[in-house]
Amino acid sequence: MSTTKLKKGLEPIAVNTRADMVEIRLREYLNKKELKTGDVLPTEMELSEALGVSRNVLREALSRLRMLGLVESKKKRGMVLTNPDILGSFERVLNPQRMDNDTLKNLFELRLVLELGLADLLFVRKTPKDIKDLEAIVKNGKPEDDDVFRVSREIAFHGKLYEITGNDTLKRFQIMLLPVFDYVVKNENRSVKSNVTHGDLVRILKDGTKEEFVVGMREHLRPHFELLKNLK
Amino acid sequence: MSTTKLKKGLEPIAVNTRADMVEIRLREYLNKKELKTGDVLPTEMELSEALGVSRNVLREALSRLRMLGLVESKKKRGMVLTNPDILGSFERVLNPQRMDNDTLKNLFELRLVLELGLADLLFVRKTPKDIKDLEAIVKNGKPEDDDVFRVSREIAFHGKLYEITGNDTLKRFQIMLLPVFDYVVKNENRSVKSNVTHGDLVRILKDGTKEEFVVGMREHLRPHFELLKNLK
DNA sequence: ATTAGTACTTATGTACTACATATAAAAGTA
DNA sequence: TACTTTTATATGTAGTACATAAGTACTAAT
Repeated sequence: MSTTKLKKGLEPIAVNTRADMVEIRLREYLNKKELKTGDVLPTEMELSEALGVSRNVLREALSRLRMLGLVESKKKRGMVLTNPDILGSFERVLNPQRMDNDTLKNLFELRLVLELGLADLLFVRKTPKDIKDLEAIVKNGKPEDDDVFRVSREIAFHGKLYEITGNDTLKRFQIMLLPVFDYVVKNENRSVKSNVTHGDLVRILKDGTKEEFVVGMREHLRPHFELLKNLK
Repeated sequence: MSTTKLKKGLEPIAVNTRADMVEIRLREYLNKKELKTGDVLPTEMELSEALGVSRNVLREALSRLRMLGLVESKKKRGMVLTNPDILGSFERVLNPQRMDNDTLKNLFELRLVLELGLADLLFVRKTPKDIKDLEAIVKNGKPEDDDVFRVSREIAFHGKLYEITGNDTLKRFQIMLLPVFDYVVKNENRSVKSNVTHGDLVRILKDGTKEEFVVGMREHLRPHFELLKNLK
């Protein structure tokens, strides 16, 4: 009898390499409260000796931390603790082609959730200029636009919304999610049409209320939510 | 005359190390459409020769990709293309102590946006058992609870909300944001009290509408939004 | 013939050495 | 004191050597 069935669900024990362990130890070390941005760390030789590994292994671990932006290293000076760019590593990994369907769906959904949650920030932060910008984006579009144009207008409009929030992290985050969105929407069922256009949303943002905006946005995004159902 | 003034705003040219460049080249290579998960990559020797760098440098770059979960490497077999864990790298970097105030504020805000946007998913996905779970969490709490207890109840309640969405990515994301939230809330002005309790939210979720829920959640989160204003 | 066991091969993992390179810090100079 | 030169040092890169695990092929046994 084959034992394959018994093996199901039994992952092989993850044998961590030294680089993995050193990375963990270093991260723990860097997270110490006493340390602050700009502090100089021990040299590679000192660290590798302290940890009992070759400089080689240590450098592999350091290379990871450098990529994450946790440390920078200057010649002669040594290594310095830095503020990481929290979205940088995210960016490196966000390739829709490499994602399983569940993750893809989850991220798509995440963006919809964000969009619905924006209302409050928008109404607090919007300025007359923002409204004008949005109106310009909307006016540019004509019904006879082809797909490429339609998509770029879509991106411009929603991108501008995130910009209004004044939250750079949020905006960068949504930009990173665009490929995911794009990837999913390609299979979209065009027959499902929303009754709320970008123009309608701008009007609500200008003269309406938060509550109306949420309802409008929900309706505007309905085709996407429909798409989500089909993905399940 | 000193030249420091002239140098202001002139960042030093980022001299990328070979490991940096190899990392980029490898990522480009891995993102090729033809490649699919499970494909075996060339050996380290082949890659280092093809790129014209030492195996050492190549391994530093590979070490980064391994950390990101883009590749795995097995002895003898070689390296294999894998599906990255998109949030894994995020986790490594999310230490509130190392964030500048703006980022901190942005992430705090991001979570509030998420929370407000949850309503739709919640009303689509909620089950009677979910409601019961929430009620249990609420019932456990007593007004005389100390801070630690209050916080853990807070986490349990909002965590459960994310769980109801059935979106694992979303849930993990919010868990990762907890330290940020915690860090910021410590300075919170307790005098600002919300009129909507967890209990109220559960009741709305059970018998109310999406719209009511959003309004309720907004009021529930009001102390946090107030806090945000003070941070600016 | 299938299975079990063995030796062999190979790609990754780790260590060590050597030298290039940039640069902070010290020493020297006007 | 201000400027230049030298020196020392930490990182960056290359190369060699060997350990270790794991496919592969071959052999022996039931």
